[in-house]
Amino acid sequence: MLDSKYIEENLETVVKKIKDRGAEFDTESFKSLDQERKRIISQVEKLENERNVGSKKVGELRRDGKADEAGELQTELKEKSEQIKQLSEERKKADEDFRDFLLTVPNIPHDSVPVGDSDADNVEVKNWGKKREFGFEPKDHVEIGKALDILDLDRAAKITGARFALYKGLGARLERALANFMLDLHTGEHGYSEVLPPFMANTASFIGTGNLPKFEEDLFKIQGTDYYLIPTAEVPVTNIYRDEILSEEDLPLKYAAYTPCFRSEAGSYGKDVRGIIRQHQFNKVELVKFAHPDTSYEEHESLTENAARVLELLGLPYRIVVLSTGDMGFSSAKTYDIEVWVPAENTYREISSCSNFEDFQARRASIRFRPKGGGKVRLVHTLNGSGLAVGRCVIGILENYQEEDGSVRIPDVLVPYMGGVQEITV
RNA sequence: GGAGAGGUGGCCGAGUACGGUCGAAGGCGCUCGCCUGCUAAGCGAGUAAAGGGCUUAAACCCUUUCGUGGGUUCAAAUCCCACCCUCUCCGCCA
Repeated sequence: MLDSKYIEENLETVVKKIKDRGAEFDTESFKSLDQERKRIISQVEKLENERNVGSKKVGELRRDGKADEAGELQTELKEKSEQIKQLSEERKKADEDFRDFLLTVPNIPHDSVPVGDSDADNVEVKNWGKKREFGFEPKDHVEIGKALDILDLDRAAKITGARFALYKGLGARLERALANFMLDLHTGEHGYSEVLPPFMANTASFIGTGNLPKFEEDLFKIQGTDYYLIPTAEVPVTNIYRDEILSEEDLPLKYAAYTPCFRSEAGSYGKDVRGIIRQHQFNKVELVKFAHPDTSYEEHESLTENAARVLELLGLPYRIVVLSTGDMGFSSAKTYDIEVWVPAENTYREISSCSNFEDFQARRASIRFRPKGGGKVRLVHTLNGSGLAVGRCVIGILENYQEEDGSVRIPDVLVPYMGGVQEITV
């Protein structure tokens, strides 16, 4: 959520920046909702003040034994109270309308973000690793997984439905090994604290991160409750500090969480239907930071590096792109996507999305800190990124490390996590 | 699921029997000053947030907020109702 005062004072910038994102900022609605709200507020508050002054007087009169006068005044105030009650309803409505409006306005892109319409305008900022020259036609992860009997999508479909996976044997082990490896790396070398949050969160939490009210169709809701399955650990972890005031010296706070993620993938019918690229349920290690506003962009760079480090240690070629204004997520001010090389598709595939939300989420979730020398509390900046999506890492390993005989070599760093297994063979 | 206790400021914690003088004692923490060879201790002062008005800005004024939402009342932290959460005991359970 943007600061309404900031919008008011920088209307032109806001309109332009939102337009860069391919959305539209409705200036007229903003102005009329804001004015209507302010008009009612001053009206109500004037009446409330009169009532409060009067009530105090009643108390004094009664104490002085002037019951008659007090009674008269009470009758008068009763009427005023009725008015207040009515106007308060209007005020509530006006406040809600205004907030609802603000909640649907996306974040403003950072100045360093390339302006563009779509992913075609994203800009590559880094390219790492050497793509392997296969002396044979590389198979895709579905074929490899099936041949090695480590991935069974048909039976997963029987158990649940499309877009679910059943990992078996060393496949299941590989998933677990990757998760453990990533967590150890981020907690041991990158300074993140491990957390294991709930896999469901309530409406307030989802509003805090910006997933609600706009994107409910992307979520799985638990019937009969106020809970949704999390589509990413970003939701529960960012909300750890919702409605709290932190100390400046505690910043930045860095968390790593390994959780399953659940996404309805509404609107992606027919897209990425093959394999485990796009699933209703997948596992992910998520990195989340609560940063000081002055240093959040440095934290953004280091978070992205921390995530990319996983791929470097795994020896998987990747590139990093800055998302253009037209391709960014709703809450983000700047996003880097890390994309892993997928040989069978002869393309790069997103494996991590690292964003700085600045104070957009913090304002919604009311996450603040108290400056060291005293003074007004300020909103923190929140950041997060996958570090990494485990299932897509499996794809990367299976496809990049496959041999002509159908076996798959295990990257050295994972071997200890695989109980010494160095390759998966038929 | 059953019975009971409780949710108050950055934190701890009084206040709720008799509604008004309670944005709320006291303590801790923090900030500033004094004091001390340094540190600690001590002394003094200050220290909630959000919104609105006014303003270049600040000061200032007003409103709201004592788990959440309703209700009673001229007036609610305090009375009534519903819900949420925490703790203790019982039952059930991985």
